Amino acid sequence: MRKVVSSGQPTIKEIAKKLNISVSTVSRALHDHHSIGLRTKARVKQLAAEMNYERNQTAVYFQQGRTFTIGILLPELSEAFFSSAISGIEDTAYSNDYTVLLGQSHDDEAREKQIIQSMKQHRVDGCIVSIGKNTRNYDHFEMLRQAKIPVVFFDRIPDLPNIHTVSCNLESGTIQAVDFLLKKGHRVIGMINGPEQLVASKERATGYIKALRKHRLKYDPELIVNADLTAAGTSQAMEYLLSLKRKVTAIVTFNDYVAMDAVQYALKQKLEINKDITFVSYANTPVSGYTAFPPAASVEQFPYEQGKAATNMLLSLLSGEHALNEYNNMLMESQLVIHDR
Amino acid sequence: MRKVVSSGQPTIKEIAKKLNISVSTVSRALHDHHSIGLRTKARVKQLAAEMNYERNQTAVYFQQGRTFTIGILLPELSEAFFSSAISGIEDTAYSNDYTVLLGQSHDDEAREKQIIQSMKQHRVDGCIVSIGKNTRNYDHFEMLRQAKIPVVFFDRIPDLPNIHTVSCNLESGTIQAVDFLLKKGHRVIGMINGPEQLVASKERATGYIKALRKHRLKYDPELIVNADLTAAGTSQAMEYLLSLKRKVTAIVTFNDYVAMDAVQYALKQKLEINKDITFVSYANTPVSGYTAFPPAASVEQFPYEQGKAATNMLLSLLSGEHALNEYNNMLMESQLVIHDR
DNA sequence: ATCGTTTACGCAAACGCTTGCGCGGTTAAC
DNA sequence: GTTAACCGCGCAAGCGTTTGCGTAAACGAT
Repeated sequence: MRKVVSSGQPTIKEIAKKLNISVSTVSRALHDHHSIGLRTKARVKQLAAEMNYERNQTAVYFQQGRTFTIGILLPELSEAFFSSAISGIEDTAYSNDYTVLLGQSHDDEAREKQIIQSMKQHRVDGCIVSIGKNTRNYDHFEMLRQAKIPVVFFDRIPDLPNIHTVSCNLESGTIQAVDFLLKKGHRVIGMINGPEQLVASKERATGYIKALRKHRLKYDPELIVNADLTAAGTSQAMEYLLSLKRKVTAIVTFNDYVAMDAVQYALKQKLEINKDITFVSYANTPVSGYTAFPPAASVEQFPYEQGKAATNMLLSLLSGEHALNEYNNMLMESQLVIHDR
Repeated sequence: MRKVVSSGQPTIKEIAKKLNISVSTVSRALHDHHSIGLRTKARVKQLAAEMNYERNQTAVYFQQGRTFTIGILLPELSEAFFSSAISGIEDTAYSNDYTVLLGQSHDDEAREKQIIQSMKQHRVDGCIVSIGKNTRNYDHFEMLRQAKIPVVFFDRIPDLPNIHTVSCNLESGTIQAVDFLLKKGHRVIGMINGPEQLVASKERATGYIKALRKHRLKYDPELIVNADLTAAGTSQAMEYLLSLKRKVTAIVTFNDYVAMDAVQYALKQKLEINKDITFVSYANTPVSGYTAFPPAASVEQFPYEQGKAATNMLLSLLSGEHALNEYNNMLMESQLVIHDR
């Protein structure tokens, strides 16, 4: 037969041979099985330690049909939001003796499908997924469902029925943000929103409107502008907002990057930040605190906690204590963090 | 025998049975083995496709003794530098059909050891590691060596003989940075350096000194100050530097965060950035470009490329085309990126 | 002395896949 | 027409581990 490289690692077989007992006894001894005598257990364990034995997990995985591995698929590993999320995921996975398999889609649907495929082949026990922004077809997730591999979607969740999700309620955060500005006396509040099709944009818009309604103020559609999140787009949006007859004194921006671009534009127009114009944003990056003119407040989305929550949800799914037709949808509250009163 | 959950996934056994041929033929057919007839190949492949067959990788891994998985251990997944590096690692691993197993040490030596242990049990083919800053004992890596699992250290590399490394030469970058400032006419250049024990601090300092020497300028030790990288520490350092008799007109800061803190301090002192005082830094974050006063230039360390290089090195190690006593140490050049002339 | 019970261990199958080798049968070479 | 080469496929071992079941020996109870 083929000579396998064998890697030199000792196996329970060798232990068994040296001790003149059967492999099953060794296996059970190492697992502290009750039907193994204390003496035998001790002898096995000692020899195992001496030989530097280490259980071959690949064999176990194969035999058990489980890998104690969870796959995590994200658009961009290097985006601050996601890397915090990964951190949360890895931490909770680690403390539950799971390991984490990683993949990034770069917002490319084809690559997303391939990664899911690869994870399926790796026989991950479950997946945590944030879909790419261009993904329109969800067949790959349907395959996971058929393979009975549970999936928890988080943050960027697809528009599908019967799925598990963890996401952040941006509406409430937006309401808090607008509330904050209203309390500071602002009456004409602009919003640089993101692309219309994004759920996140919709949530921001409805939050904005609801906040105004709460204060019995009329909502002026002119004050919300959809931008493309690029620096150029933000400049245009700023130009537009500042050109309105009603003098805009505060602006809610889609995220911190947009906020920073907007600040740049405002500075060029010789506006004084937090005086002539006040910004409120959404926290995508911990670095915004370091900028010269951070937003007066920002809506925190707790990526680390989201990752943690998603992982816990997946783990409880894996523990099998859920009915198959039971779907968890967790909505975390976002929270306004005030930097400058 | 125990009824395994079987997961419903079809196996080559079933394919063989349906086609009335042997499993070995099916296996070979799926691998396009030359000794299988074209007709048979076609029939097997078609049925496999119909049945939605998918090869059980855990079985293959187990059988082959390889996992096509590389473990990556980093201090903090959410740090911008590392998350870029991960991105590079994942990208090149992906395009070489490897997958990535993730772990973060949080700079905790015990956890680092456990993760390495876990990766070893997972039978990863190799590891890419950036060690924690508190790690003093390297036994866990010695175990990997004994298990013949190759390791490539990157960025934060331990002081060990006979290891593979990828790191960035900060000295040359620093020389470029100081050159840049000298060419702009600055003659009194301060440096806010990091803690003395860090290799990175030493490299910066020697780069600074060498650059001055190159220009036949005398080196004034007063101008280099070691800080602790906190905002408070940076303020103190700034206060010190600005209090010197010789008027400091430019400062090299340890990283972008320090630079931003330093800028804040300078602004409070009513100094005009890039006029009264110019900053040069090291690029740890892509966000610094968004700040109101980015450094005039920054030393780029190319984390993505470092990740890529480390992965390629590991892959070539895995391909087995290297002598065992041959150790690769790659030193990437850092490069000054000029933002403001 | 008989019986049930517990204790302590071994046997062997099974997980899904790969692969060295063997073996009939066809084809080409001399 | 004999030999050699080759094609196409099956047999079966083996990767390391877990685990249902069988079974001796020991023991207490009746």
